[in-house]
Amino acid sequence: MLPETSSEKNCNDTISQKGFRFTAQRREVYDALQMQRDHPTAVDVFMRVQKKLPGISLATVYNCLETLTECGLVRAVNHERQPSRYCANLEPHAHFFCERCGAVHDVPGSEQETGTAGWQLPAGAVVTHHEVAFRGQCAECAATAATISNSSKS
Amino acid sequence: MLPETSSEKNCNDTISQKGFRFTAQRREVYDALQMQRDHPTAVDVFMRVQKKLPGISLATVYNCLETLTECGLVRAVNHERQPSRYCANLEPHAHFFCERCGAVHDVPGSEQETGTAGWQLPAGAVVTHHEVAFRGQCAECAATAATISNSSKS
DNA sequence: ATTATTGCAAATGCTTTGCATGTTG
DNA sequence: CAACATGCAAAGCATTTGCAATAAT
Repeated sequence: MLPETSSEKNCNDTISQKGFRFTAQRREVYDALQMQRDHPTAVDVFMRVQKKLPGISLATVYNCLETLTECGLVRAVNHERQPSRYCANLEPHAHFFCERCGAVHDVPGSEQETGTAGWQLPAGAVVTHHEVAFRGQCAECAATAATISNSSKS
Repeated sequence: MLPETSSEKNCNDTISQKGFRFTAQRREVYDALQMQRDHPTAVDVFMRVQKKLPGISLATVYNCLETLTECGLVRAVNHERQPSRYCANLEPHAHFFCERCGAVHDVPGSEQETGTAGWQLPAGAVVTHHEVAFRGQCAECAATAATISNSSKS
């Protein structure tokens, strides 16, 4: 049994357990996220899935993404009112957002587990989720910015 | 010189430095955020400012909020595609979002300064911002939920 | 057969924008 | 007076929804 097949088997089971069906559209949406882990937007996913299912609609992609998120197979990643990005990495991790090119990168971290330690949370609050985001410039964009800044200095 | 006046003086200076004018609308929007620090939405601010400036428009409130944010006098706080909330607390802090009642609370934390330590950020990335968010139920909502859960058990 | 899902188009909700009018320095 | 800000209405954009047609159990 190939890894891809076992991943889909697992996916099918999870979806079925919630009373949903593992349709072709949902499979392709899920596969697109599994295959290219660059945190695509719904429109990105739509364009990628169209290659396999030319008839799929954007609304269906949105619906599939919501279903997969509800099943816990996928995470929606939001940043500053920009279009939601989607992520098939279920390991706890933070995100880095490049403010120049818009790229989103996973940020693994040991402190993720530290959870609420060190934070003065409101008394009696029950925390169920914890999100950490970094913003700045990715290596490529920082390099470009430095080049521009140097050339303007000369 | 009263604290409120000095705060407004400082605000005026900051806005002027950026080439903007400290108009009545901007003052009232800023004051609304200073006075009631419950992280109101733009519409909340609109309704509060209307009491002082009945003629103000929602678009102007949005514009004022953007200007104040750009001047660094106010922070926009976003969570999961919900309407932006605004915050006049400039101290570094995280936010707690109640998923039941929608309340947003400031979360001071010593770890804020720890910054990127412990995180495996992409090589070469330059981090300029760091945001931490907690989601869950506030004390009131957690209590309500417990009551409901208890009553249904009996 | 029954129930879920799709695809389309229209609607929604938050936010932004164009432009004429009004205000400020 | 010249530049900026306001108020209004209209547009924009991401996302959701209603509904008839289709597909899966």
